[in-house]
Amino acid sequence: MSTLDGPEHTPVPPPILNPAGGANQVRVRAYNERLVLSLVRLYGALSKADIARRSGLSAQTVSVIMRVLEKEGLLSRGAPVRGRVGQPSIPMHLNADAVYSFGLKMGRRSADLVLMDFVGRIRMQLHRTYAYPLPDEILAFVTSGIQELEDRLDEKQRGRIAGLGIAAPFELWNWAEEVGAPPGAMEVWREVDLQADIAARVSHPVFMQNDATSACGAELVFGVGPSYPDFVYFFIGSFIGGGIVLNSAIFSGRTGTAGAIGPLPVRGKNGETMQLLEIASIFVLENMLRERGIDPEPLWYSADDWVDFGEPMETWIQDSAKALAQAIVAAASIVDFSAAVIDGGFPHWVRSRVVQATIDEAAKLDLQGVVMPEIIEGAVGAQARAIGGASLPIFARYLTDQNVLFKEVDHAEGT
Amino acid sequence: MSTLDGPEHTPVPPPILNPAGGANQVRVRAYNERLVLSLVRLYGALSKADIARRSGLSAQTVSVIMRVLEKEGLLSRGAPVRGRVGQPSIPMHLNADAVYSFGLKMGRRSADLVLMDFVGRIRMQLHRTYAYPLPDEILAFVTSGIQELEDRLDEKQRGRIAGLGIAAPFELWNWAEEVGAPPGAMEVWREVDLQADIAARVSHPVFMQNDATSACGAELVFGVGPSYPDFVYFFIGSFIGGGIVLNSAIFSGRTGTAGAIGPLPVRGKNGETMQLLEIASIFVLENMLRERGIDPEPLWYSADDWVDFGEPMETWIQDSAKALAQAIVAAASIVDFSAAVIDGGFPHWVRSRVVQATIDEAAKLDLQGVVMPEIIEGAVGAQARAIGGASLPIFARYLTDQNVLFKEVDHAEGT
DNA sequence: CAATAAATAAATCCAATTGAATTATTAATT
DNA sequence: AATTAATAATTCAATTGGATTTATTTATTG
Repeated sequence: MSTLDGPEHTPVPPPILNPAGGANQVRVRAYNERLVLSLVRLYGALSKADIARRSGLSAQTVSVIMRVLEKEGLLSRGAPVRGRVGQPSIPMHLNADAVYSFGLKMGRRSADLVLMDFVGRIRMQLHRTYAYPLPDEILAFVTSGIQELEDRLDEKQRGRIAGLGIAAPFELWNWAEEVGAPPGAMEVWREVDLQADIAARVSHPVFMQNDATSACGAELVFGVGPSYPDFVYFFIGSFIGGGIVLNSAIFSGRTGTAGAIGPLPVRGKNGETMQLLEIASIFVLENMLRERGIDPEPLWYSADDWVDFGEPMETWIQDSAKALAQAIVAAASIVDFSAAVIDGGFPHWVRSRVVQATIDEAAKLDLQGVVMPEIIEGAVGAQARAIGGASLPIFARYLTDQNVLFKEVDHAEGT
Repeated sequence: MSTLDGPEHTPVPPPILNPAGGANQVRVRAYNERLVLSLVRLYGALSKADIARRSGLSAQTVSVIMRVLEKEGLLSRGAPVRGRVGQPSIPMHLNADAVYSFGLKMGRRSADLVLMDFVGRIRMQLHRTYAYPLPDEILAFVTSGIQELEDRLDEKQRGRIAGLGIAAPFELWNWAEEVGAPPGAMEVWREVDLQADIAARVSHPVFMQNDATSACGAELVFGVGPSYPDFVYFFIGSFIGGGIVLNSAIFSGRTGTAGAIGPLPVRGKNGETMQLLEIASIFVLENMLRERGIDPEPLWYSADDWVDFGEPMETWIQDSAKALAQAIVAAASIVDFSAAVIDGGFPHWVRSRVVQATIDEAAKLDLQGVVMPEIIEGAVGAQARAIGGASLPIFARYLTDQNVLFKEVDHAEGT
């Protein structure tokens, strides 16, 4: 047998990957415990026998693991389910009060600090608006806010705080003037390592993730995620951002901003090429309102303070929908997403109208050969970014969204 | 503590995912064995101590595993490395002759059958061209071809064949006339299950994957993959197709054709919207040649039979580069790929010119805010699809490209 | 000869499995 | 209504088997 031809072997370049580590018993147990918790979370409540069936583990193994988790207070037993032959099954569910987690959403016009419980419910929250964010003010807001919220907890509850997850935009210094910050005011952010600065002032582990990616993560875990294994996600905040879910896991990419989507080129209403964020962002609506002499401040107080702003809002929704439809077609041409999810920092009724308008606009485009995703509303809502942030510490420690054995548990807290 | 607000919990829809199974010792060993083999493959050669360091497993565990793999003939020992303090280390490398695998590339104008060894070298190959593919002829080509190649192997070698991997286009009935098939001739393919039909005639496990995805997989494993954790891949065959690599793993998506890329809308040279495949496909060049009275047949014999076709080829390269540049920008807006890899069923010098032209065209586009990938040539070449096909059986059985514990080992052979 | 590192041998550890037993139900039969 | 069979959830005890730990051997440099 002789070599006729081979692949053109460029001499193997030094691999940049440090592939995952090997498996051993300790890691296997840790993995199986996370798997059990994740299954319980996904299904709401499951008996030991259910978990055994769904995980492929033996009933005995599941029994042992779940007894430990129950003893640790992470799981609690529900009412026995009767009505079927055999011993009644005891559904186990997550103990909502087993773990708490702080989530900080830092935006260009407002910040939110929330305390979330183990099942994703917001238990307390603080809100602050500003013309533009400055590091010192943000730091003060977080430290005093955490202090304030912790004071409302008892000793035992404080001990159950898993950490703080920050959801913040990257490159705040870009587009600063467009949102009304004085020239140069946002340059300070170039030098700031928000995660490190906060970690130095807070006694909990601190995690950080792009704000739109965080919102996408919240949608994956608490929203439509269980129904769609992959989707492209749009979150319309003061700036539009997005995220990508593949195989039921967030894909954040090399630079941590996969699915940033903002700079995607789309055709504007006069046929000129524009970036998506120049059209489908709330700051655009804000400017439109201001131009027409309407006070835009209510946009930032709370999503529920929005009123129907009439014509300018109508125009903004139509323009945004046109741009979003193009973005969705472009995304669908690259990856065969099953859904395109749209959410934002606005009330439900605005979201509904944006989605419906986008569906209508998409139908007008040339879709030949494109596998179009379902265009749907997000199920989480305006607080998605804070919720996504708050879920970072919980996932890092207790849950797994992928069947991956080692996610380099220690890296998560790093960058 | 009272609930202020929660995520808007739509009642959890029945999850469609059957999350991965739990871990146990048997699976752990299987995983660790694959991990060891994959590390050896990635780095070319590694000592037991190296593997222990890189995998995080204990030296003893690695020692045991690697002795088994050596005994099974999958690994062989290289020359001891001296020059450093301590016992010299013995680099272990894959035994090229330990495993063989057939790869079938079935295209619209030609088919290739290759026998690949364990380190990705083509050891034998057969080639056939046709005006258009028909099931019976393909079946005959595969069965007689496998027979012919196996006859050249001795008994022992025949026993080491891992299987047959098929790389074929999906939906052959589309665009049939454009490539010169008589109307309706390709309709038979709607009813054909090529994988099943071949499996019924061949005594090896049979795997199948989209042809462009396969080429992408070959690039991941044997080409630039080790240097780029994620890239978008274009393979210019009679039709252009593509693939996507994320986190050093092929992402094939819901429909198995993520990164199909062909239907991506681009602006044609007259400003009209066209699909990428209508521009950057070899059949377009073929038609251009025919229109000018040039015999296009050499395009299909072998990549090395191409001659410089002059003006029409020049035009085709320019047009294709323009379209590819647009496609790359669109892809980069969705995912922050580190590279865009271009390869095709043509000789190196054509590839170089296409890539250089694409780089030039990309520079002319509006790239503000887009994280542009490096645009590079594929390192595998014209046989990428067959090589990618042939690697399917090997990966299914011996290797792992992801740190995923269970890939449902038995499903691979199914669909 | 000391130091260092690779490789191996033997003993130990520990999580998952297996098989049997227990418990709590419903369904069928008397 | 009482009894018995069937079914299913759960747990106990013993076993299995792969990874780790500890100690030892081997081969090299300085």
